[in-house]
Amino acid sequence: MPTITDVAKLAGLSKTTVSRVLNNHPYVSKENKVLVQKAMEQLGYSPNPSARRLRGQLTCTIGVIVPRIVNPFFSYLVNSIEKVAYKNNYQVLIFQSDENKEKELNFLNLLKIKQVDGIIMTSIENEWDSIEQYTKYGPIMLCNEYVNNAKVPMVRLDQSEGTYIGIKHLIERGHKKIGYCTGGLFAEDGKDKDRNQGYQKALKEAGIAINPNWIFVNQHSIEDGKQVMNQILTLNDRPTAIFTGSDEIAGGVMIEAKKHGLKIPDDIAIIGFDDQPIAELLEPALTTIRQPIDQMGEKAVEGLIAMLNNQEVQIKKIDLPIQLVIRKST
Amino acid sequence: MPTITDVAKLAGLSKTTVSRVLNNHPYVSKENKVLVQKAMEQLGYSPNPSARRLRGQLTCTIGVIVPRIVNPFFSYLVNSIEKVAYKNNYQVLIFQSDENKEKELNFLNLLKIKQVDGIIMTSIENEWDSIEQYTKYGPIMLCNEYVNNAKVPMVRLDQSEGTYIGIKHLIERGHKKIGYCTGGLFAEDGKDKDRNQGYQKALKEAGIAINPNWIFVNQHSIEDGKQVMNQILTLNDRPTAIFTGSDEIAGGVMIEAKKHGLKIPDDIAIIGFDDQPIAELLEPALTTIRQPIDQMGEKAVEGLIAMLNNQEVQIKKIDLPIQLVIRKST
DNA sequence: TTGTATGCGTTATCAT
DNA sequence: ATGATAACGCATACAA
Repeated sequence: MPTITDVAKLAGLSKTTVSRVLNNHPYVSKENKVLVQKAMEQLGYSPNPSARRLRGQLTCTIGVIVPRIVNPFFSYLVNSIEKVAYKNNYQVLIFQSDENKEKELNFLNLLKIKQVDGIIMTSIENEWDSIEQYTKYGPIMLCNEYVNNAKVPMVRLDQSEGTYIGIKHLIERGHKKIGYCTGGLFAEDGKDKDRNQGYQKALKEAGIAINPNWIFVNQHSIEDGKQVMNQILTLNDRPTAIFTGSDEIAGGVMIEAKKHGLKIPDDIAIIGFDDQPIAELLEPALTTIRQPIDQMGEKAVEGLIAMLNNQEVQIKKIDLPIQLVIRKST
Repeated sequence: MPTITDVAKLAGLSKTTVSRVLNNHPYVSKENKVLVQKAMEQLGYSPNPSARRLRGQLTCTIGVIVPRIVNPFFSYLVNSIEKVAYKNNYQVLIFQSDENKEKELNFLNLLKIKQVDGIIMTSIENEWDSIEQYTKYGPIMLCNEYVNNAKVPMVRLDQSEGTYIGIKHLIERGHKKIGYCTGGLFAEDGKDKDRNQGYQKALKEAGIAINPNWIFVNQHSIEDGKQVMNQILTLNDRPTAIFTGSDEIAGGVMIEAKKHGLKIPDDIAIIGFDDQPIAELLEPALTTIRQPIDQMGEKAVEGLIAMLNNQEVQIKKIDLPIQLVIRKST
């Protein structure tokens, strides 16, 4: 591997000049600049990232924290992040928080150790107060997650709107008894609060009261979905439609509903969230809410790189549009 | 961030001694060792990976090359790799080759630049000859992929056996006309050749001849699966069962078959590969072949770390068992 | 506009 | 058994 010294020798100049060219510094004569560039090309030189890192410079590496990569939503997100990063000559370090606070903090710490230039957080486990301190070591970009009092850029989907149009769609189909699954606790604040708001808003507009029996908290997986359906079956007064919050949960609900002879959407309408590949495969095909994941990943990387380049960070919140995909389950 | 110098000062010893403790060198008195360890703990010290890297040492980072992270098979694989790596204090750099030869070579190059300690390749795009040269810069572990003449360790699933038991299962169900999808070209050599062998072996044992009209090459996605089904529908002499090679393809086949009023498994039996979550969600639930993905990722990381630690590399091939999951589609 | 010298944190060499 | 010192490749303060 050629080093900066080799380039300098070949160009007949000093390391400093080469370094200047490398970093687009002013005060390099055009002739020398060309000379250096030629030498670099000839040698197939590329700067050693470790040395740069040690010197306190860029690492050309960004870290991405996801809860679980096996969740298709996040693997699609990582996919687009990796692709955009690659285009910009960045590497992607991947971290699974496993919804574990300590792990998350460990990963954030890499910013401090200068192992990564910046971090994209696609989920947040700790309180923002614990996380904030790390922003002084490098830029943090929130992607998909959303913290009101956070002073960092965030790209996110309008979860509230997504839920709203989903519920509204059910209402338009004539449903008045609408069940609702959330990944959180259906609290004012906390996980999925935006979605909760969308749900409440749609119901309120239609003059429908919330039935607490039809709220299912802490739901995530296919297995959870099955249990939701079983819970519904025990109810005397059952919802005629259910907003599941994820295609996986929807799949679980559907499988169990069919097992007990319920017709979809006649006996119970089901709406998912994410528009994952399975949505189309389910029987009946799942009505769901599509999120522009690729675009979100793209914006996140571009935003982070912008922060890395500009000293002046502009704290921008980007809301991406969300879309209802109507299939056969509603 | 405390450095080795800080630790040395606190312990009242030299940097060298601290470094010795850090790297488990001999010739350090027990008392001093304890002293150093205490100092490290007190300071919350952890060695700077960039400096180590620059010095030509370990980076505590392994690279994983996958074709596409959105393919559930690979996201599950990455999941298990990341988990085991984390346990062993390794970071995971993720690369998507996108089935692109040049990208793959770019990633391999990181081994040369000492950006990663080792690389796990879960797919191979280039000829082995092009890849082999990189092994001199650091260990490469083949995971899921398989190259006969490669002198590197590999962990893989017995694809041939998996296909064999799948086809045999169809034969036992009374099928004699069995279609077959492959991700490659159904050639003697090349992609999916092991699976092809399993197919041929099972057929041969049952005294069934191969019908070239029922071989579908270059199949990968849900969309491909739909097309396969449509192609089958144009045939006068149709297969009564189809081995799809992936649950996604199976899903596509199924969706299209149902659309045309075919009953599964009566009109056509379908068998998948991977046992992805969708397998259970499909209607009817998909008979498929389960691969011990987690175990494979685990072995790959452990193998790589072993290579990193021992100077002497033992070139081991590990074949993991594979399993038939019978559901309702056959 | 260009070059010299220094230091980032670590480990290896050589001495003691 | 321990320590001083050089070197890894790079970017910057300072000098010219």
